[in-house]
Amino acid sequence: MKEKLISNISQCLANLEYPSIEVGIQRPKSPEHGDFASNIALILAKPLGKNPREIAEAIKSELQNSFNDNFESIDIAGPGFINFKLKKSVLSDLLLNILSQDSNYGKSSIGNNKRALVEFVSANPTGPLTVGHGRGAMLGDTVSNILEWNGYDVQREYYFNNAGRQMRVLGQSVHARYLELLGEKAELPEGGYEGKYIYDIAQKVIDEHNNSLVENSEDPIFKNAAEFHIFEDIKSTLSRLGLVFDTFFNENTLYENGEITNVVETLREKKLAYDKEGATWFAGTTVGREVDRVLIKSTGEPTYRLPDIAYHKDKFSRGYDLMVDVFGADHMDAYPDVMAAIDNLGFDSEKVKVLIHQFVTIMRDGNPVKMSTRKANFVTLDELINEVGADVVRYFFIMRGMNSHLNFDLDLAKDQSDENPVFYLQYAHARVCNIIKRGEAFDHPLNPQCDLSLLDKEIEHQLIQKLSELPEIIERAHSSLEPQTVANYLNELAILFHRYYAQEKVVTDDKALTAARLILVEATRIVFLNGLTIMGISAPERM
RNA sequence: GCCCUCGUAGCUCAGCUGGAUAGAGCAAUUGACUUCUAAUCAAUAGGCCACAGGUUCGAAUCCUGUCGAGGGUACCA
Repeated sequence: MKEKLISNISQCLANLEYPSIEVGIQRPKSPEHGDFASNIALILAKPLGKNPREIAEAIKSELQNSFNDNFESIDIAGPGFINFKLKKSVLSDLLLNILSQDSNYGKSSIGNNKRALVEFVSANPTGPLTVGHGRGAMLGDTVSNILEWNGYDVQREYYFNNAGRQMRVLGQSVHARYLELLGEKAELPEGGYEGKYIYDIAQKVIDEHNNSLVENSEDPIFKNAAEFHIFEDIKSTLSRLGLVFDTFFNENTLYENGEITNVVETLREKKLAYDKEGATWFAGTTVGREVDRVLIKSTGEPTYRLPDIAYHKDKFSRGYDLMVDVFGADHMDAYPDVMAAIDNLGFDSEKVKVLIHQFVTIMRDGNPVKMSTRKANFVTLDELINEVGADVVRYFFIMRGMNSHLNFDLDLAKDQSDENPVFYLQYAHARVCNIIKRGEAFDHPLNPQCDLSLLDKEIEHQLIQKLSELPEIIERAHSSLEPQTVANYLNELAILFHRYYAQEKVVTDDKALTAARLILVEATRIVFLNGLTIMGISAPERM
């Protein structure tokens, strides 16, 4: 609808021999301003050197000459806004369109089957997922859904590293608990993992190997057992949230296939890497970065930047058209070097979109909880799901913009879970379903042939108008990659629907009116269901 | 010190890439269940959009500076 209006106006501009500029259309906040509004006359005022209202008049009469069928009215208001009110018949067509597209309503083909890779969570297997990881997880999954709704072929990938110091300490921690459980004296290594789950893993090692490993503190069995069980745990948490990864990418692959050395050599050839003080450096300053950074430490061990570059190169070699990385704010400093390197290796870093979300502050008893996996004073995602349920967890993390520092009040989330805004949406959906059932029970089957012009209440007009917005919302969510757009939209729709429910009764003795209203309700059901599906939240038919 | 992200109602946050009178939810006050489920609705109250300048027809939104919060600034990830 919006596109149609834009093309109509562009046509008029051409007819009037005005300069062709991008036509902006808004949905006015106030219903008094019609269904759509354009500021086009205000923008043209300067280049044309004319009064904006004069221009608006000219456009208005041109529109009425050529496209009058679509409009109930065209008004000029304020400094020169043009307000459009759509004909009832146009609105009816919108409803029928929703019904015929059903579970596809809102999809766009903008992605054109292009391949997208979304990388997120990517927590190393050193402990259970925390509430802190939850935000990235939900953000990544919902962004993936949004891309799919926009016609992308999406792959969800989890990147991890099971080598290095952290994992070694983890193995040693398991060994220490192993000894302890066997009654031996043992202490956690310096900086060891204190979580209770380490005991669980140690117990599993005992179950399998008895006390045969007492002497051998560096036996890889400890590290491997830890990695295996922790990954199982992580996957089970993710699946409770409805999240399934297509691929797990082990950083080690990049060493095995030689890409790490390959990248360094290529960078050297391009004079972007050099040796100094026993280490290998990335010459960031020659490509506009602030300082040069170390790629390989003097110990011979690479820093995270190097595998990250190789990893992105690997992504490019797999032929994706769009790559989305989801990081926490602590990685803020990591990616610009990586992007600079990627560009200079001959790839187009524009294809990589980095989404940075701010941290979640957990509030317990009114105080912020400092989280550390190693110290084990975290709140796990699993615990949170137990307390409030997967739907609430999902919604909580995507209802806010990723740039806002999210305050998660645990006590509030637990105690007041009944008042969580997600129930507001789900309840609206359940109501919708119930009305349709009610209609069927009283012999009012859905009939798209009915007389939709009977939907003449102001609130019905607003509702239809809102329903027609879904495709725009989904496209906007795609261009901004901001899931909360969808959450906010559904919330607005729920407000309108609940108001409608309170004002007007749908199923009555008036056959014709009931039929028309049922079509409106059915369209509402479709939009709620599709919106909740994008967010990965269940849409119960009863509550 | 420097670099990011932010500062909007008492609290938690929206605000559609610059539009018309800044919006929700909690919390407060007051009404509405013989009803298509009250997990809801209606109403009242609550604001110098941190502060000061600038850009223009028009700024919560863009630019500069100040103050405040969080994060980063390692041969840690």
